[in-house]
Amino acid sequence: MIWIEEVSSYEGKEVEIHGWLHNRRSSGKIHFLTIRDGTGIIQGVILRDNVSSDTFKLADRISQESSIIVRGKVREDKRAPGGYELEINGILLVHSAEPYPISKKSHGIDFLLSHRHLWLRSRRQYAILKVRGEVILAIHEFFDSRGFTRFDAPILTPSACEGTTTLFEVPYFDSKVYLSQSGQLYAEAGCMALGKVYTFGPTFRAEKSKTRRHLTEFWQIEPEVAYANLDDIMKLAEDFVTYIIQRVVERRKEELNILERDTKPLELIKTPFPRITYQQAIDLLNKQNETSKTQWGEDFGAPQEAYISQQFKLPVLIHRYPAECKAFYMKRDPEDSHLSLCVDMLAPEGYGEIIGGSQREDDLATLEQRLQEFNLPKEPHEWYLDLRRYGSVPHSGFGLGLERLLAWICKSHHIREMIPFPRTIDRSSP
RNA sequence: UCCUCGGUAGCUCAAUGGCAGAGCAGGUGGCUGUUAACCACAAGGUUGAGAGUUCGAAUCUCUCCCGAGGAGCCA
Repeated sequence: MIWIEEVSSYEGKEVEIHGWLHNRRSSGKIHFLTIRDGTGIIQGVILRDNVSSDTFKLADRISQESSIIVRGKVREDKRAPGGYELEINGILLVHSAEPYPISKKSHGIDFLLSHRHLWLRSRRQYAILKVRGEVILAIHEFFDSRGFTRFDAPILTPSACEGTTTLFEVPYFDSKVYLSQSGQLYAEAGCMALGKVYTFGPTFRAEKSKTRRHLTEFWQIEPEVAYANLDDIMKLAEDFVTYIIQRVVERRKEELNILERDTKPLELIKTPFPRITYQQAIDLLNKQNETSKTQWGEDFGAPQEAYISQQFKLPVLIHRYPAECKAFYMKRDPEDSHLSLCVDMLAPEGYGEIIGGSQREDDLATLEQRLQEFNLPKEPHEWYLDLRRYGSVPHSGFGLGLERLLAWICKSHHIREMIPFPRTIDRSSP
């Protein structure tokens, strides 16, 4: 038994392939069975004169997505998609599939999402999941090669990190807890113990967002580095993204090709990325649109982000936003206390924000004051304040949204294709 | 939460006030190189639900349900 991805090294040899029937075309005295096994697709050819009449009849009866084991000789043939085909001489029907709901013709998104468990078998979804797997591997290898330790933050948390409106509440014996919306505060505790850590896990936000960029359950990667400042973390972020993109372009050519992703814009990605301040971003926006000026102090919306990112071929880093529109834990710029030492990375090609990060406030008194200003309760944050009581150091980190990064890499129009089972505001099944 | 669009055969859609239709899937038959193969035949309907207007409603009105796109917010 071999995997389809290996066929090229078995030319002329008799092999057995275990898979599913992807498609069938028949022509009286010849049948073409397209077989997939999760590693690739191969066309099988059955000639009436080469097999028993029972096998020939069976081949014409197998329904789409039936599981089959086929035996035959591998042959190079230009007429076959993929360049190789299998001259089948035996078929074992493992399970005869009921009429398959996903047809060869197009489907609406509602139908596809309701059949996500089957939709995953299609060519495009296969390619996306292969790219997702590659990106995940690249992330672990990047951090491992730099001496980071993977640090798992809890998913059930006692309180909001940044606010209470967007949390999923879960009963917890006689009290309640919330699904984590970020592992960051815990990563900060981790970096004080291990120096360099990163979290990698699902996070949850009950935002009532209905856009192509939002999921209620999504995966975040959040590195946190002790003694790092904003510049250090910006450098880390651009090295990180560059490493991932180069890895995918190098190792997942075939999948990007299936996705019809033009890889040229990805091949351009290398450090350093352009860096502009929030103020420079405002100037850029207002130069372009004199009539509806963006006021200083506003956070950028989707159209503004899209405009800025379209001005650059590389991801762009926007740093030092007004403190009033940013989170309580961000350190203020010592040179201008109205600004936060924070950074957002916008992906090119109009994809918008993929990373948000900052230098963290490391002074106890200042942090206590921020909690008050943001109307956050002190008691659940006591452990977090402890980090500033016992050997506080400057430290910084960022969070990357895995699915948003993938949407850009795959140039997908919607983030929901980037995760096996997407969760959105009005869909939590299958 | 707000704005916009939509819901007709298993799927994708057509029919704009006058006989509810096509392609694909599924069924039957044919075809020796197909590439979402093709050809023929048969089958397939509570037009999202309820109410109203009308001689007559898939089509117009109202309410509700469901979905999609966008905004705000965010990764």
